[in-house]
Amino acid sequence: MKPARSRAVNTSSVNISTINMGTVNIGDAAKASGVSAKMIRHYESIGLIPSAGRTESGYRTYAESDLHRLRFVKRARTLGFSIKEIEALLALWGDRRRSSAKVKALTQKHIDELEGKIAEMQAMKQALQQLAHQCHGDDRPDCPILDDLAAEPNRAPRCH
Amino acid sequence: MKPARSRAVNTSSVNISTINMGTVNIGDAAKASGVSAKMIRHYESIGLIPSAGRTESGYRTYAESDLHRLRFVKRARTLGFSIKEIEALLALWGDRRRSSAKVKALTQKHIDELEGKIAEMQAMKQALQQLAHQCHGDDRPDCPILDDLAAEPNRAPRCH
DNA sequence: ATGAACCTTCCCATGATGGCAAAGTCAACC
DNA sequence: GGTTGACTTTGCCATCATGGGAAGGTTCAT
Repeated sequence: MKPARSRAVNTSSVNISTINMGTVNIGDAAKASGVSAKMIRHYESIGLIPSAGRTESGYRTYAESDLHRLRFVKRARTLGFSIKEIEALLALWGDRRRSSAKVKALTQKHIDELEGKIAEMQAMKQALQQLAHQCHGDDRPDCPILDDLAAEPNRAPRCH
Repeated sequence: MKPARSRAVNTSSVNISTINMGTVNIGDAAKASGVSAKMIRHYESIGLIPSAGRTESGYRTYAESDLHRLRFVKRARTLGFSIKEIEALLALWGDRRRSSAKVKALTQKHIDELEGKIAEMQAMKQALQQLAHQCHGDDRPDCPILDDLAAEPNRAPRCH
């Protein structure tokens, strides 16, 4: 594709062809939202965000409302929500008749999942610390850590 | 392939062709180790475990030492070690001249990684609980959770 | 006009696991 | 001997969120 020129305007210069005031390219959208350009394209491809506008030469353009949505997604990812969950959150965000109960329930479910994972990892950490504590950590080959890994599951008590 | 018969023996019947006493098929190895047949094949394909023996008809066979190694891998996965790390642990396990210091260091590094992830998830959980607490969770559309997600990063204080 | 710094699409990789399909094998039973 | 069911084999595709890179087009400033 190589049609006429018409660039996303972020300066004060006016463009006649389209009223793309204040729209930016994907790189600036990435900087402004904290979502990488790569991921913005990805989110668009899986339908998490609507297809971006395009300049006549094919460059994606982002308006302030698009940046707002991207920031929303970024923040939700930072809080650990999955893409599926964010999809639901975005729908609720855009729904003026939503009930906050739905949002809260979704959030609580996510909190529960986090708690499950945290507990799991803490159990791992606990067991490992126990083992590391028992290990001399010197030049000798004796190693309770390897002994534990190599232990028959039945015989040796794995209950730390 | 369809050569002569010769099966992995797990009963008391004797097989003349090869001395495969006590060797089992992949399904039994899976049951005995807790590693799925699928993953056993996968571990073999990426070189984590040596290629299993084969019957004349191509079935993989596992001796007690193989099961031992599989149990080692399973236990290490349960403790959250990555495949790369388990590779190193297996090497140390098989090295009589090893120093326990290396094992301990590897373990400590893993503990540190776990701690990092746990802290990260706890921060998420904390923030989410804060927000969920502020949310009515009723039929009204007012929702501090969505408000937070939609907030401009600069203005609203994200410091919970 | 040239070059830097963008942008586009497309393909591949990660890590650990699961699923499915088509085909071959084994043991047991009638 | 034939059938049946429970195994096994390989291979390809999917997940989830992200990054890397190639090959080529665009924009803009020097």
